[in-house]
Formats: sequence, structure tokens, C-alpha cells
Amino acid sequence: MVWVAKHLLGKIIVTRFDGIETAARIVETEAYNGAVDKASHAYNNRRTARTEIMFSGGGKAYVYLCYGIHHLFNVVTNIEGVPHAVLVRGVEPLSGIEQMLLRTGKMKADNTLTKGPGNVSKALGIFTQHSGFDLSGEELFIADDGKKYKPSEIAATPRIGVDYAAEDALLPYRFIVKNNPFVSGKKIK
DNA sequence: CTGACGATTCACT
DNA sequence: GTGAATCGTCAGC
Repeated sequence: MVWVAKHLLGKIIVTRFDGIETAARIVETEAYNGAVDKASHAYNNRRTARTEIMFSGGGKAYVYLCYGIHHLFNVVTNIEGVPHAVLVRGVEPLSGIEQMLLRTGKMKADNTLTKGPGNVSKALGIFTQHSGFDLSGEELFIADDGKKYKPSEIAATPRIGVDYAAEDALLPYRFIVKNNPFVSGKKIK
């Protein structure tokens, strides 16, 4: 379901935790192609307590704690039993920016506020406890205001930070909005 | 139960 | 450019 990652560009992530609403438009995603993708946690249908959420069917959040510090937010995209997910790597703040500054401890709303998967989750207030949340619920969901990016505004590139996945790291499963300051990946790894 | 390590970020050289 | 921070998850004993 790689096309879903492309389709998610321009959609809006809305969170309503503790009565506070924040919203941000998705400008960068990465697809994780389940059983046949070495970069996926569910590679070879590896089924554990953590990856169980990806097997439970699409429309749910999968949040994973990485390096003991960063919470990475994914959207589960396939049918029950097929562990496909899309990682949100970059968003553009729309509302609740004051709250995002509070959560991240930043003073200014510059492009580092929601650039990179760890910052996205932090700014939106998403943590591992939200893993498994249904995205059609009231606290955490995907909205669509009709914004569409033209094909010429979108680029597909290899994924970032998954070099350990060998040849699968070269697959063009990362989708970005060209020239958007909230797209990550300036650094080379 | 124990040890190794990661879908990253940030401070420092 | 390099390396530390930091802890849940998973494989192995």
C-alpha cells in the first residue's frame, strides 16, 4: 500500500488531548511495506506484542519509541493481517502552535518545530501510549480539507535512517512535498 | 533474566 | 562531522 503514503501528503493530523487541539498538514511520509520490507518492524511477518497493532487492520495509529527518546508516529494502512504502515516524517503546523512550542520547549515557531519524525510526535503530543488509537476517534485523527498537491510538487526518494535494511533502503518509498521547509533529510547519513 | 540495539535528535569539536 | 542520550523491545540463555 505504498500509494497511501503519497496520498497522505496534504492531509491533516489533528490531536485533541486534554481538551487542547493541535493540527498540522503532512508534507513528508515513508511507507513500510510489511512482510517483504527489511526496514519494517514486521519484516517476514514478525509478529510481536509491539507490532501486533500493524496486523490489526488499517486506520489505526502505531507509535514506537526509538532510541529511548523519540516517539515516531505511523498510520497503519492495510487490511487485518497485513502489517503495512506509513511513517509521518514531516508536518506543517496549522493550529495550536503555542501548544507545540510548549511541548517542544522551543521559543520560536521555525521550521525545526515539526521537521523530522521525532519532532512531529513531540509537537503534536503523541506518545507510545497512543499506539493503537483508532484514527476515526475524537482525540487523534486524520482530516482532509481538500488540499491537493500536484504531481509536479511531489517527489519520491529513498528512505532515511534505514541503511541497515540493505537493498530495501534504496526503494523509493519516501514521499515529500518539494521545497517545503518542514521536509527533513538535509543531513546525510 | 540479561545484553544489544534502534524508522533520531542535539550539543559539541 | 562525531558521539552521547536513554529505555522499550526482542532474542538468547
